Amino acid sequence: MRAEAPSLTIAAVERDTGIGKDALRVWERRYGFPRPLRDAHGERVYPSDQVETLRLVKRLLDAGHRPGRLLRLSPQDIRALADSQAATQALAAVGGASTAELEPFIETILRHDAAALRHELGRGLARLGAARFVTELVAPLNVAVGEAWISGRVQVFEEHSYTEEIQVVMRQAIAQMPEPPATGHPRVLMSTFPGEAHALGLLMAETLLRLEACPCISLGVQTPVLEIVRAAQAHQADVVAIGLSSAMGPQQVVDALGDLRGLLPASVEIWAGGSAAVLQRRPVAGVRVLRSLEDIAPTVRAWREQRAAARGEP
Amino acid sequence: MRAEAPSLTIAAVERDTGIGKDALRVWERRYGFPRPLRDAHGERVYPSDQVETLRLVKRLLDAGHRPGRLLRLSPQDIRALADSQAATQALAAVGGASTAELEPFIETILRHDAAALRHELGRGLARLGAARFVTELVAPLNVAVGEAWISGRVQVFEEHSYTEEIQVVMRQAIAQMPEPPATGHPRVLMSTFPGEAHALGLLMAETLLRLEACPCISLGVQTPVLEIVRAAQAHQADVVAIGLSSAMGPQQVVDALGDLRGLLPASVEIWAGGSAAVLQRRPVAGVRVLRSLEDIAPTVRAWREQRAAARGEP
DNA sequence: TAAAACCGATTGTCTTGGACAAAATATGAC
DNA sequence: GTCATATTTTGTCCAAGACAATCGGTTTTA
Repeated sequence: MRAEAPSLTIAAVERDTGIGKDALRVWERRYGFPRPLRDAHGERVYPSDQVETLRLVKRLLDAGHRPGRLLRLSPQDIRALADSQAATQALAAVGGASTAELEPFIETILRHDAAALRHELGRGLARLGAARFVTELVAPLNVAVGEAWISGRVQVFEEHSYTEEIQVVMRQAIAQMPEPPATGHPRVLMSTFPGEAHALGLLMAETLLRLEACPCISLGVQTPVLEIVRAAQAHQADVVAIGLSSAMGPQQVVDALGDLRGLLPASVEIWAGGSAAVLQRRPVAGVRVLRSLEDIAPTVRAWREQRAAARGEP
Repeated sequence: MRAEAPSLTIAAVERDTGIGKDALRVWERRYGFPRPLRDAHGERVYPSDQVETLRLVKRLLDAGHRPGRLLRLSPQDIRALADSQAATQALAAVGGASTAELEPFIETILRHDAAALRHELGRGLARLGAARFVTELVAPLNVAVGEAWISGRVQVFEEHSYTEEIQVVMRQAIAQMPEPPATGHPRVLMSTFPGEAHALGLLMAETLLRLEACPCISLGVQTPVLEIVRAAQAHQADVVAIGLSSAMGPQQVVDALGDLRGLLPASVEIWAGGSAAVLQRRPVAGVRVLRSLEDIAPTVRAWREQRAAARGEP
């Protein structure tokens, strides 16, 4: 039985970390990190500990750090910075469940008892109702799990398993809702852009939209812009909701939203949600940014009032 | 309102088609296609019709065609080849529902009535039972939709929507099953490798495994090999089931499976399923290849017998 | 006749080093 | 403090070359 330390090619590192091949090479040239080994053909071979550090780096970059400073640090210092990062972010937690209330869930995750986690989440859903379940439990829990991952307390596979169970519970909640009425509420088409594989935010948004009695058509993740446009036309959508995260670069997000706005009729609104800090600084004309999940219900109500007013005096 | 023909950068084309930047550049150099325009800075700009053709090319490559021949053809000829491809594949359909029986579902997809599609699928589930629903309806329907996409009858967004509804129905079917017993059946850990985003196959396999009373722990898609190993240990898995498709290159599949086998204890079996034609030609030692969904039940039974025998005379 | 071994053509991905625009930050004026 | 203007930082692109892995067909062997 072999037990060699697993090493990755540059393509594998790109997939595992989300850092592009070009960036990996130019970092090596400029900052001296990462410093991969070379195989017999002179090709880069990344030891797993460097890949681990690169994953942390990616996370810290998303949190606002600069590559120049970060990559000149030693792996230990990066590790330390990640720890302190998690600590300061925990203090900044807003709304919903407190760290103490979330702790039991984290412990269940660490116990690797998927069934128990699903049951506890189901109890939370029954106790809070779908809306508060999403905004006050799932959302803070996502943040808490993300922090626990940064600090090394939760491993990647545990986060995967957690995400899966959350999805099961939320899909069940959605399935139990009555069919939305045919008219009077915006028909919402939902998806993410190519490169954005995060399905959880989409599902949370869908839950809240369905609670507002909106008919939702989800295309799942990673739909090309042109296909979103076609789908909006085919389903006669009033609103196109786009889920974002830091997986896509700022430029890509702005470009894609601009393209979408240009191709969609003006009568179709675009709502963008998720952790896309870019849109705060650089808004895209004709795109409504929903800063948090709590914005969904008021925005739907505003849409209804505006539509009613427009119908009253055309 | 702008209405310019949408054009994509090389990075966007890579994301939308799954063809690497390097391949796009080298195809241009060698075969003269694609032939992107250049923007003011000399950077490639791909018109949307070329991107459309590239999507077809990718699909045809996955079906076994060679780039050299394909890319020297005109876009019209590629289109024609795709049509004939779909026709010949339709004849080769095996088992399960016939083309005629699937036709109503395709028509519902084309009508963009997601609710009706869900209801029809739900009826199919109730009529056939979960096992036959998966093997005799969902699996052939996936093939049929794929063919309809190649021939241009079904669009990408329609395929997305279809996939989403299938998932909803199958997850509901799984949720309704009783909790599996604690012992006597293999504990199965399920996931795909990084780069493999196809979740449908995993869900079909999970349905059938749960019907065989196996406790399943799904990590969702795209789990790094090392994390799969850790998860297998944490959950005391007896079997690790890996979903594959043509999204990953043959070499990557073989490498990843080899690494996984080397890192996992010999007592943990690896079952690989999905459309991975490579493994027929180049088997990986210690990895059981499940050629089709029908293989799942017998394989589980074989595992139980082997385990029982081992316990009888250790 | 069929399987196995060979060989040449094909093909995706890696390499280096240079270039540059967009974003972030620092500097200076008011 | 606020705004406008430099200056650094940083990710992505380009070009051309190299090469190993794969594929298709041919020849040899059982």
